[in-house]
Amino acid sequence: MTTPSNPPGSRPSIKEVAERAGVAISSVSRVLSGQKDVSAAMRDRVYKAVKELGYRPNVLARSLRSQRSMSIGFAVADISNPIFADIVEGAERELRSAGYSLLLTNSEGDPNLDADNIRLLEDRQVDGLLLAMAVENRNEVTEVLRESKLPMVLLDRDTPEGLPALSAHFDHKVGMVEAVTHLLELGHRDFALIIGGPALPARLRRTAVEETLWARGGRCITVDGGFGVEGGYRGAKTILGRSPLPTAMIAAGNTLMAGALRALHENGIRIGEEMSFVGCDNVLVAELHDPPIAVVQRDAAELGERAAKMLLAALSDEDPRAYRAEPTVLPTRFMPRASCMPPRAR
Amino acid sequence: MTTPSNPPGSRPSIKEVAERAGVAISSVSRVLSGQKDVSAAMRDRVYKAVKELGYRPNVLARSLRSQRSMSIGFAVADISNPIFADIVEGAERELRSAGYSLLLTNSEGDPNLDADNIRLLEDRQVDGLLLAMAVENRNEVTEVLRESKLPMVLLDRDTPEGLPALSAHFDHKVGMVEAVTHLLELGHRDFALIIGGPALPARLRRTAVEETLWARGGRCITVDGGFGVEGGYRGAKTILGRSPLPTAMIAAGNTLMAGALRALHENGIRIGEEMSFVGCDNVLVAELHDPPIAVVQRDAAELGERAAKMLLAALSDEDPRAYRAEPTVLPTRFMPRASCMPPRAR
DNA sequence: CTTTGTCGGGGAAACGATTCCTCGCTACTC
DNA sequence: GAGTAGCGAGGAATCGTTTCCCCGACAAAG
Repeated sequence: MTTPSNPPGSRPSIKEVAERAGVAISSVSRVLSGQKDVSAAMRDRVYKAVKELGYRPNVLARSLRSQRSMSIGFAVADISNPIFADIVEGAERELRSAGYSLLLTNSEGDPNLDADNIRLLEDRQVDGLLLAMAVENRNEVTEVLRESKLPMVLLDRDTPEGLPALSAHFDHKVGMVEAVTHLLELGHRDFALIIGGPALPARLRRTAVEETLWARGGRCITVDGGFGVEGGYRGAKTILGRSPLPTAMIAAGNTLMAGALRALHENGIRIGEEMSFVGCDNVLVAELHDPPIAVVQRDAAELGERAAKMLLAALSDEDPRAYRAEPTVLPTRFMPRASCMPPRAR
Repeated sequence: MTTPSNPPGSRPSIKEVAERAGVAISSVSRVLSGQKDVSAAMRDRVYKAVKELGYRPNVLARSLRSQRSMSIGFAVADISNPIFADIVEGAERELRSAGYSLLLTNSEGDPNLDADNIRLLEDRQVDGLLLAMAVENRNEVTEVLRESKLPMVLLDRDTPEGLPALSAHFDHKVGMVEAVTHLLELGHRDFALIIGGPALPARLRRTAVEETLWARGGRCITVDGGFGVEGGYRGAKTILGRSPLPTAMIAAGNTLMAGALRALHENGIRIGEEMSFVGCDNVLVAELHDPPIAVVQRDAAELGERAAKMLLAALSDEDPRAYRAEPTVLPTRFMPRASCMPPRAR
């Protein structure tokens, strides 16, 4: 009789394991949580019963009692950004190897949903938060986070005043400076920069471009057309309405890049020849473009992994919210490609 | 004194709400679950206390007792496929509006991880499963699913023999037939088809292409280079090694398309002129390509939404696993673009 | 006036684990 | 040989809910 006896339909509980092994419930628990102070005989009997019944502990009950769910909440604003998949993979791999699993939520860019999602994760008793979303100084998201006692890591975003959150982000400046320098050396002086919103990456990229040009004698018009592919399209269209046209265009984000490319195509601009172009992130769109698009690239999986590591460190700490670490900063790198050529090369 | 009294650091529990409202715990529960048989006075007192304490129920405890977690597990093999983000958005939207939330896992294409992830979701007591992964007749994933008593929906995958799972998938045939017909009308007779693996979409696409050509007098070499961008690259390279070259190439998947395009670029093939090309899914890579790539497209968000709907219907059923519905089948559509031209148009 | 039925609400037993407390037993030390 | 330390194991409280059962009060019916 290897069939579970008591409740026919459902999964066996620790109680049935205990009965079958002829020991106390508490002993089963002790064996399974790998504590010392259990005899070899006990251990064997319990494992045998576990195997025979196919017992698997109920995570909910365990979490309820122990106040640790061994799960991490990852709240994302825009799951359709391709960079995001890499971040998640990196984070998930790291967390899994530490025995944690990931609960993922997506808000489609709606801050109210972001706040709801964070609450939802808290209600599910996650042990920590990874956050890839807009966290401004005065919005509902920040309020929710302030009330939270969970350790959290902000990914590539600003840390609002006084919010005890860890931070992992890229040094968007270095790659962008390389890109601008490259364009300057090719002979460009008239630049256009497309950014989207006031978030950390946009800001870092903007100051990198503008300060470099300021120091080295270039001109730059900066356009904020809003987020995403649409924002990039609008931004590029605005720039293309100007006369004379700049000779180099930089899109400060991979979705902005996609939208800008759409606008350039629509206007029949020959990239490289009529206008040099630099985008962000080594996504397929950039690589397969004709000509290939020069980009400022970064290792997103690494960011996810490092963020997860920081969170795990905070979790192992006595008082997680007291844990303060320096922000993790990862480099970015410019990758020149045929989309950058000397101006008026035609 | 609006501060929670009993345990200083942690969240207030239903017990404290009951104390503050001066009622029994069970009454609070009744009010909060919106049952009848509660007086208006009772209701007001409870809501007042809830608001004052900022009480939010503990989802774990609720699930433990009620045996329903109000969450759905979504196990995905490859989160980096761009089509996937759309599916998730569709499903999440639908589930959220029904009060369910989503637990997402990713396996990076590793079937063992898939099996682990499904077990993990079960251990977290999800109420149902959405599955976007390889579920073959004889692998560990299928074993795990067979043992499961949860209602489940397979997305765009075959249902293994005797597995009581619901199914939602695309009619990949219709779009593919349109594409082949279009190419035939342009004058193409020599086709190459790149597929990846034996899964449902690949198989439907393959038979659609081959049967159409068979009936209308075209030739086709089919190459399976494996999954993903790499698979597409290998497949295309194999085809490009042949002589004479086919005049039309079809990539049966969006990642296969990306890899094939990379190979074509590398070999300096002028798409449209030297070789016509059809890909899958209206992703940015296809749209922004020069020339734009004709694709067989589909509404992935709709698939997610419909799959979620099926699952919700099964959940509301008496005996979920007894619930049998016809598979949901969504259409695909061919979108002609400049990557398709008459052969030897040069 | 008593009986019966309904409605609102309290008490307590689950749910499935962890964890603290206790206790018997063996073995060691003086 | 008695006291004590330590180990292994059982019992029971607990985590925060839901839900079943029951009871008191009040109204309607006899």
